[in-house]
Amino acid sequence: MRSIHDPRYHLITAALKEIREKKGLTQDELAANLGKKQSYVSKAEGNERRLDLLELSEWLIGLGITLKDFLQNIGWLSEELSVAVPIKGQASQQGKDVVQKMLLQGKSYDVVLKNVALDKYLEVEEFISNKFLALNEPKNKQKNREAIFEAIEFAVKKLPKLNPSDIYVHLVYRAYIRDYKRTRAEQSWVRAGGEAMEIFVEKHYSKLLAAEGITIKALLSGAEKAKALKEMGLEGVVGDSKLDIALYGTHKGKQVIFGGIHSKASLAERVSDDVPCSVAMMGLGLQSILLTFDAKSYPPPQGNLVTIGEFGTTDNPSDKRHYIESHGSFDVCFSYNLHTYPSKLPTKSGKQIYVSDFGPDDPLPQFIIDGWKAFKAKL
Amino acid sequence: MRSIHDPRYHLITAALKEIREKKGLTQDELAANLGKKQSYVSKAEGNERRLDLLELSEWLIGLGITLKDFLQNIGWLSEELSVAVPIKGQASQQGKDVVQKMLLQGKSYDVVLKNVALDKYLEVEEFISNKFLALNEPKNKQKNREAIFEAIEFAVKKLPKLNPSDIYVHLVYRAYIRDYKRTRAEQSWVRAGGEAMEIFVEKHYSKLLAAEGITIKALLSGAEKAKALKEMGLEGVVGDSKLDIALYGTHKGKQVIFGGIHSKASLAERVSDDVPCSVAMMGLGLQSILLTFDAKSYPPPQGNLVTIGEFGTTDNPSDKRHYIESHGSFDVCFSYNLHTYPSKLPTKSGKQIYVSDFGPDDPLPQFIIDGWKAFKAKL
DNA sequence: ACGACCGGTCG
DNA sequence: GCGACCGGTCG
Repeated sequence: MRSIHDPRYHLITAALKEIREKKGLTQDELAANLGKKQSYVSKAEGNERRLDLLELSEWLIGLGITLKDFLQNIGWLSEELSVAVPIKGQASQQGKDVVQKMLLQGKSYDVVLKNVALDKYLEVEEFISNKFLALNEPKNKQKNREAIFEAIEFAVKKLPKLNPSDIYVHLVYRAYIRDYKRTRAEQSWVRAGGEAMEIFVEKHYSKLLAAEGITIKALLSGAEKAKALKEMGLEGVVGDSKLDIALYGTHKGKQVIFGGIHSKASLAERVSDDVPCSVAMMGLGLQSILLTFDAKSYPPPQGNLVTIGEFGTTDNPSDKRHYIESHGSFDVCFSYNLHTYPSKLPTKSGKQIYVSDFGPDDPLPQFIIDGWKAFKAKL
Repeated sequence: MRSIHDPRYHLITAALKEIREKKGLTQDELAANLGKKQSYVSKAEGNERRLDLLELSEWLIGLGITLKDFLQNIGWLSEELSVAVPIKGQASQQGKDVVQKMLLQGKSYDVVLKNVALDKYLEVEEFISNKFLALNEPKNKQKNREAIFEAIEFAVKKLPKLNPSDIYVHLVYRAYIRDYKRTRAEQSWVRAGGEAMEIFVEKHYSKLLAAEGITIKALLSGAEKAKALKEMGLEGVVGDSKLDIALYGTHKGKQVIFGGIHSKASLAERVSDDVPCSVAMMGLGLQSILLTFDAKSYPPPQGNLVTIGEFGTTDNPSDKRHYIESHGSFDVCFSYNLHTYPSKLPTKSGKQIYVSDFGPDDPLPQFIIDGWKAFKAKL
């Protein structure tokens, strides 16, 4: 059988025609781009004339699309991403949960997203994907961290029962890897994802805390961090260690810093970055909170993509658990990963790990409010 | 002009023929794979018959090679690596230096490697590339960190005048990104590159130090780290902070730990990881050394790939310089980046940054030897 | 401008 | 099983 009659070949020409029409080009205009007659375009699109690779390549230049993108679009070139990414439109309801198919090196893996309705999930998937695809537009003006923040915010709002860590890792991070193309998505994620988390924490709690006279402020710039450290009396004391989010109360009409939040998507060894600053803060009677998505999931073939986190269990604790429960390097840790095991009381240090989502039972705001009350009493 | 007469089209068919011959297939055998007659293969390879895209796709299946690999081979699908990687065979001598062309997103950038002879450079390039390509073999048994260590060792030996930081970044790291394919090269590099550095430090200095009764030992496992921390009396004192390389002296026939080396390819914020452990070590009279390649080079479009490092200048110091010169968080810092500015004496803390290569003038071994002598005197 | 952000890896 | 390794990013 000649290719020209092969339905698979027709997929190619149909795709070419679709792209041309989407770009608003007539056959005449495209032919002019290619330095050919209109009949060449017409015959090729109508499968009266075969295109070889060279002609296809030139055709695509005429259409302003790369060979790679075209081949990927028609599914001839497998995505070579080796980070697991969600396959759009490949989610299904299973009982109360949604099962999302993730693609990793040509293989598909199921990730179970608990307590999610499929229609809401698809709405979130669409919203997030559009946000991230929009970042690729040359005329895009939005900051990456803003787009990621909005993705998290939307997902948390629409899927309040879903594990926040799963939102961060599977819905937002993996979609970013899949859809963001302007620079190296993973390194861009490192840069922007962490800050988006800080912005989310600020925005999510600001209203509730404002009612108690408390201001929560993400410290995004070095200058802001330095200012907050100075206000705490920690300028130069902890090297130039850092604080991610500052907490202010209102006392005699003035804003007084009374604590802060160390925010980490995942801990790894990096949690020790924050320890000196945290210990110094606690030494000055300032509230020092560790907030984390405890976002660790091991990809296949080692793991199964479940966001198991890094704290281990209370019976078999990891080193990171010891930072809270044994060494008491922070006043408290809030993990927004429902797989994290909360502390079994009492702990050696008296400090504990809470596990929460961003719903009405979230103990973080009250912890901050209590902290401010205690701080104010001593002023 | 019909494609069949286009020299660019001939490149395609020539590549197809070359692959067939490399695979040891005859025209007959390939034709059988394709379910065609031998004349089909013969005519297509001889440019008497055009191959369209679908035919090409099937042809490649018959050859057992993916479309993606084929397009990459003929250079139609640019490697989508957006880390700058050296283009093999694209180095040239310019005076005393070698200029290496680096590919980044389809554009070429020159990197100047000072005090290098082209023939030696090409020998190193070949050696390193072969090492890393060998890691891709299914039957490969060598650990990644071992291959990287050998790459560093070979390059340091053959190119003793070249900036060690350039060796690490431009010769080894970028070749790894280019050649290592089994897993995500960058994350694999993170895992294996850092440990390779530790192994190199151990191997490079062990002989010289052994002559003084000093043992230098890379602590590669958690158990080894924990053991060394315990020997120093720092078990549980610094959280579970870490030390990368331990230094032992011989006293009354026993091995006594008297210090250690914190090893970091680049510092970023991560240098603060090591500060608590370092400060605790110094408090116990143990020698605490920071050793770094100060390996930071900003890629285009922001930077120019020069390994400028992160210490800033003595007049315009970065925060990281303060860790040494102001806070004295380490006894000393040795930077193996010739672009690093050494400390201007005296420093506020009395501690200083040395800049060195791994040649005969390297001050590190003597610093360690002096440290052991001082420690032994107090035993 | 130059800083801190984080996760796949593989031992 | 589960830890620490590091560099492109982008504000």
